[in-house]
Amino acid sequence: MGQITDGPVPKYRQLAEILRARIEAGELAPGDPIPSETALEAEFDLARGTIRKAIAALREEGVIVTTRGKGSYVAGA
Amino acid sequence: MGQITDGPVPKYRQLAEILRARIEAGELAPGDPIPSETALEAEFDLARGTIRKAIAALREEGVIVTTRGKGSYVAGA
DNA sequence: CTGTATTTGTTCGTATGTATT
DNA sequence: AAATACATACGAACAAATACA
Repeated sequence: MGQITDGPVPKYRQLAEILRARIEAGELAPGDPIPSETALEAEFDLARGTIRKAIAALREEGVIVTTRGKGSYVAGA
Repeated sequence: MGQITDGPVPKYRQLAEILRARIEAGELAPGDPIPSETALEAEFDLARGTIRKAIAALREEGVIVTTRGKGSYVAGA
């Protein structure tokens, strides 16, 4: 489940890959909300900064869009 | 400009001198905020730890005051 | 309309590991 | 061996935008 492991691959990269996989698998469709930072903290037992780094990476790739006070959403809606 | 160079003088000392110079020149007046650690990272292309070491030196000299969650400010406001 | 709660944004504090000098 | 420097990661406080009762 929360398959983030210690090792050579940074946790924030692992999380970014997991989220991307969920999107590419269609689990999260365009326009759908990404779980909040707090929810992801709980699900993966990671610090908020680590969560935010993963989300920032996906945002820079154009995979998601983030709005302050609202949340992040799968791009392409 | 105030460029950090590789050499015998540690980068954190070079940065501390640059910041002190800005303050003594009046570029940064008492009460003014010092650029954030993130901003200084970008400006000088240094790791955060190096930035913090420079700031810590100025703080110990009483040149600046730092508050968590807010930032560092030129002392003497 | 008025607060309160949620959510993202930004900042500093601390610790660990690795590599280089 | 020791100091320097980078990257990663967790924690905490402060701030602002949005949502909601």
